[in-house]
Amino acid sequence: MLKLTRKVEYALIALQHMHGKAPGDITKAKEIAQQYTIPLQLLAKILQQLAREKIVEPVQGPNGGYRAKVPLGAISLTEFVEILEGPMGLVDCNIDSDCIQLHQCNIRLPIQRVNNTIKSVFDNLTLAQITGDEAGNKPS
Amino acid sequence: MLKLTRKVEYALIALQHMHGKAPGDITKAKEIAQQYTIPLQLLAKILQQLAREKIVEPVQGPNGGYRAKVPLGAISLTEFVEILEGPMGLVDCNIDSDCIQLHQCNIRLPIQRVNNTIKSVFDNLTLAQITGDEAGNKPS
DNA sequence: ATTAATACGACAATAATAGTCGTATATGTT
DNA sequence: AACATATACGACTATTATTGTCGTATTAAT
Repeated sequence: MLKLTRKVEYALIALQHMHGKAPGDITKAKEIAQQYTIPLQLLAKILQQLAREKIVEPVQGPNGGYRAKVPLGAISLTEFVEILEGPMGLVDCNIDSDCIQLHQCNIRLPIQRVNNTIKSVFDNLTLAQITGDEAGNKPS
Repeated sequence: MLKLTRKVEYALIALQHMHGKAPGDITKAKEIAQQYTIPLQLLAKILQQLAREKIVEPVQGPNGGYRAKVPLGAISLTEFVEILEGPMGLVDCNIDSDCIQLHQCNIRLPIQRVNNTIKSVFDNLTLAQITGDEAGNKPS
């Protein structure tokens, strides 16, 4: 419960890896898949999705791969998660709101408040803070 | 993703309902199930679990049901969720930590920090703030 | 006795997540 | 031109987590 999906994890690992290189450098999906033991096909599809979203730039053909494109400080964790997984919410009625209960529901508003708190944590976190190398990101 | 389970939702609805009554009053599972359109058997099992955890007191036989027991201000959302769903963490290595990656993982510590932030939101929220009737919990 | 409630293990159904396969397309190298 | 190696992507399968059901036992008021 309340877990990140592997899709998001893999995407973060990939971005972190790519941004560890010199700007403009190309990274192959295979390289990441091997280094972090991620199924290649799955990772490939994730990178393709990031490419469609212009977060990464694809380069085809041999010597191809992906190039970091958007500065990670420009993407919030909320945006990122929602790009990969769709709208985020602790509860369905935070998203679509066709629920049998709704009018008789006695926890809707309080949960909505909790949801907003969580969401603002994610809103205020940039990917740079997760994949970047600021304080705290040292080996234990 | 990042959703509460129905189990948790149903449990919160039930507690909120029970705590809306006079102290000592008994509530039947059936009553809650009907009012909020929750499958009776499922709700029953959840209430039984809350009874085992001493959050609620069971009363058997006809005219039986459950009686609110623990003051809701005394239970954090973290405790509650973990009672119902087991340990909570954005990522498995926040919980058990047998992961093929681990040593080579490049996002472990940063994710752990995010996890701690979320967790502290839940730690600092009591059920009273969710099921109780303080500010904000009015019909929209 | 009967009835209406909880207790609970085992099972079944559904849905979400994770992963695979096949095939097409692009492009550098020979 | 042929080949090798990369991305692109839809369709499929497998696995796991969640949600819900069933059957049966127990308790206790009437």
